Amino acid sequence: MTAVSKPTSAPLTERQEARRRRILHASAQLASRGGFEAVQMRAVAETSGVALGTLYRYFPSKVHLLVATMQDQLQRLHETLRKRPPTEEEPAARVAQTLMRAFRAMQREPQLAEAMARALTFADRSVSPEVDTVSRLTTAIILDAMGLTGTPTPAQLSAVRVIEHTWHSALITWLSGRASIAQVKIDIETVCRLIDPPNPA
Amino acid sequence: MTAVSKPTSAPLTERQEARRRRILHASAQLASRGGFEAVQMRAVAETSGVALGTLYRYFPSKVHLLVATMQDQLQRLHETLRKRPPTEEEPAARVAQTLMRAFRAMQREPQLAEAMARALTFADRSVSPEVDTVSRLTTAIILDAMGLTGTPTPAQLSAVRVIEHTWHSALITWLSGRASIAQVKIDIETVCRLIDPPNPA
DNA sequence: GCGAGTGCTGGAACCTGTTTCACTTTGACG
DNA sequence: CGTCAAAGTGAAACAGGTTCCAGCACTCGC
Repeated sequence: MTAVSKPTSAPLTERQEARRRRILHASAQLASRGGFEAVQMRAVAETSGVALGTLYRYFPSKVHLLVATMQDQLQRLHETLRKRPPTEEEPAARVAQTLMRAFRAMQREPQLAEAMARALTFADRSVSPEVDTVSRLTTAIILDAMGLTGTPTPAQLSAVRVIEHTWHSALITWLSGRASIAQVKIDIETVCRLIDPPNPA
Repeated sequence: MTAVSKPTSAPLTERQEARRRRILHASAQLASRGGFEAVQMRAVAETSGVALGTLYRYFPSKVHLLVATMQDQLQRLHETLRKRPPTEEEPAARVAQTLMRAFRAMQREPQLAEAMARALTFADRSVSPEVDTVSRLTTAIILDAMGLTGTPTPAQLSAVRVIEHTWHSALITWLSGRASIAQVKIDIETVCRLIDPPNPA
């Protein structure tokens, strides 16, 4: 799967692609230092060497920028995960394992995680398309982890959505210091039980 | 249960209590018109007839204010729900029914809901205590709905937490127009299955 | 090479959340 | 009463997200 991020309107010249990448990089860099509030538009512009106006041409708001950053990171994560699929047997366990892995990735860059997560949940309707992309990416990751053979059933898709809800919300809860890792782990394992309808092997 | 909102430090004179109430009222009013962005601190101050500085003395930030507004609304909801407990038999169904009822309340004031939900998920560590209060209130509502007899088991508490996660996240998803009511209903029913360990009656 | 059009730049300006401060009001206490 | 501290007021100032704009710089068709 070649990552076709934004064939939405313009094909973007090479220079422009490079600018976009510089901006995303600056964003991630600033975020990993000081989190959401450190990603200041003027700072991003300066760090990535573009004018403020240009930055806004590429990303119409700070939230758009951070959500795009999240897309980027998720894509990386997805690839990493593909290379090392979960080792567990049961789908539920596989998903839980995958999510906890993702969680550990977040722990490594808590500030970056905070910035992206805040942006994601703070996003209003104007960012819906982008947020939706992130959501689809997450869904893809979970479905991959389940390692299912055919097309997912509606019931499975429901379960996946609920898992996604839990994942996001638990992440936020942890980021704001209201839950421990252990707690998050339990919650994830709990919600993953929705996947395996009690099938006494 | 008499609602002892904030015995944290000062006992608040009557005048102060009135001010606080006026502020919360103004906040809710502005929010129900124009959502999160319409709750502008200067506007709240003016509407409630206090100086900006005073507003900030009562609520140290816009997010604090909106989270407090949510506490307030949740408390009302809780009381309403107590008066008309869910009619279903099974705990899972009771919880689902209750949450859908709450959801319908949100539909009636979508802008207000949007403002409160955005504030809640955007809140950073400095608002943790208040967010925690909201969380406890929500938990109480769900536990009430379950109508359980004794103390909840750890497993039940996990389930409740996951339900809460799902509820918040689904709410946001709906508010930003990325999911339909039907979808939310399905998600809630799905997650509520975690409550009744498959007990074939 | 030349002009049109689009993109980029630098910088000012605007809006709203937040802070600060000098001054007044209120309320409890002697 | 008079006094003092805490709380409230009004207004200015600051900060960071967002918008605007005038001018420069590329690219593409001629």
